[in-house]
Amino acid sequence: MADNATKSMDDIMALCKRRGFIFQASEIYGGINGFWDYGPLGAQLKKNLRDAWWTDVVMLGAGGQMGPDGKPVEIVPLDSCIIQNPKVWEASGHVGGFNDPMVTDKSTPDGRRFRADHLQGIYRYSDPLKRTTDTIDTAGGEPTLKMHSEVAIPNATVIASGPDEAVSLLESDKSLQKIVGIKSIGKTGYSEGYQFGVLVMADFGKGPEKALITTTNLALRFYPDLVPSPFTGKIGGLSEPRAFNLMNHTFTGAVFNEDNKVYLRPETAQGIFINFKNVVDSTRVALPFGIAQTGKAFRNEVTPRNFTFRSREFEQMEIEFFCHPDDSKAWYVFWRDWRMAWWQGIGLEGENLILREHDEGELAHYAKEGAGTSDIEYKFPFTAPGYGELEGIADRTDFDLKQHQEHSKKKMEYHDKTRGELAKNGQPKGEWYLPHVIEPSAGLDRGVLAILCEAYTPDPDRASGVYMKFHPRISPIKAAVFPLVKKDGMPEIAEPLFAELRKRFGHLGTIEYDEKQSIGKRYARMDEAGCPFCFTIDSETLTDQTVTVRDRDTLEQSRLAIDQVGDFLAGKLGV
RNA sequence: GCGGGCGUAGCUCAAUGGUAGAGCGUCAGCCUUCCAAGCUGAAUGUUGACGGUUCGAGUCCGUUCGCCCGCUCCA
Repeated sequence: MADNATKSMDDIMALCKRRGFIFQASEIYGGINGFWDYGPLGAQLKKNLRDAWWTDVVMLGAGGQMGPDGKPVEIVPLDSCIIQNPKVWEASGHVGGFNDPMVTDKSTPDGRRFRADHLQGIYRYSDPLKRTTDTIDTAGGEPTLKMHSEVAIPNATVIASGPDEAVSLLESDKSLQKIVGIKSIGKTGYSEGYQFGVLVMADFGKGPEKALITTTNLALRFYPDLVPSPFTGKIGGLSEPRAFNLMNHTFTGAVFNEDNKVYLRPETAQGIFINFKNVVDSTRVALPFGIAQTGKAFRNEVTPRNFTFRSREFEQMEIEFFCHPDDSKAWYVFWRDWRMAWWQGIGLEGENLILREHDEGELAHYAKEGAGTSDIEYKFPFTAPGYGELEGIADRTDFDLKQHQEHSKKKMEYHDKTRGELAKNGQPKGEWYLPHVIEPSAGLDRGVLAILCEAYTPDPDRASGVYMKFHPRISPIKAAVFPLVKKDGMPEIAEPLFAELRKRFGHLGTIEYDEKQSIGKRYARMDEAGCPFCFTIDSETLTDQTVTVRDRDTLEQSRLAIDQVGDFLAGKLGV
């Protein structure tokens, strides 16, 4: 397996366009940032990957293996709408959470930006710099003015998701200490009742002194020009926090007004949660079970980048697996390990794929402390030597069902008839509870991109200079049939073979037929398209009814009876 | 949004302010007996768009659109 760090993303993108895998959306109008169209080969490749997921996840139930409870895994499908009632996104936290206010730092040469709520301030006790201001309290609904609140201005700042992370960053990074202007730092053993901050002993140059590390929300909001930059330490470069709406919206109905504003879903997951009761009531499913769906989702990414990796329109393949809270750990481990094995099984078996358990501190808003979260990550050429996420497996606990229960006022609890005290007749009385959810959430476009990158194999020894080493199950073209030359009765034998293969395997992918130009040129084209097998009718076929099988990866040629070609291909495709 | 780079044929690139070209690819015909062979021919451009300077603009100036890279992000 070639190291992806040596592969050129530009070359891969060029091949994708040249061979019809992926095109820039709206290309004839100059394109549109963050949107990509799939060409003939790409669309088939994407469908094959989606179908493989659907077959293995839904129809076979986690590939047909037993779950941690020793029973077959039950998954039912769903297809929910892209547009839902806007209240769905209020309940899920997306309307709030996806409007992250950002701050631009003009003291950096490139005008760096960061999330306002990720700026941690370091406040010296000996040197309190406070400004009096009026703040607006909107907590009670009607805005009320709170007079003369004091806003503390931090002496230094650092970017971290919380005070604890800020401390560990500062402890370990000497260059960061220099920017911030601290010679040493260490946590103190006591808290003095600060809930949202961490007390430290920090040396600003006059020996260790007491300081507090906490968020800078108010200071940034009212006095951004007094807050030191986390990148340069300079004062005066920070902008006010500004909201960037990461959800796309449109309007339903004939009138375009605020009342008719609706959102394009930023994830498919919520469509599953809001249909949880419907599925339970209409389908004879019992916990533990999962609901799965694939579909488009939309995010107004600030800067789409890296080909299709971060797009504004993308497709997800998500499972929400519901189980009893006591069983969530076991199911989390089960899904995490099986999903990793699945990606390996469709062609990402090399070292470019890793399973990474999240550190504490980078948990998503829905994931609880201590609950499992991990990523299946792929080393893309543009992330190498780092990795980019393909799929996230998260224990979402009962967060989502609870949110929807609160916002919708509809009971989301599940009645588990296998639990509870025993009644007089010896049967359990049943137990009501909110299930916990394990979510394996994969990016289909990212999967396609990873497969493209993995398959891309430069080979200076062959005519095309490169070939696409797709797993036969995923490959958009399954086989090609060639008459060696367009005469001597070879086309007359090749055409029926082509028809036979197409009838038998056409539902899985393309079967090619080509009799034009030299055989070498046809092989070279199939290499770039990633066709795993070529069957060539030659002069020997005329006498002994065997054909040449040309293997894409090994370039080996072997002979096979023409009436065995179908079974040979079936074996290779695993069908 | 800020900063930087770039827009000529499907691709890679030429063209001193003076008739828009080449190679590759694609297609057709001939030929070809296993890895982009050869021969003959064909199609393909409002030089991203709009405006200005000029006798004349792919080239100079302005505006605009789009793409790429960095910051941000996490399917």
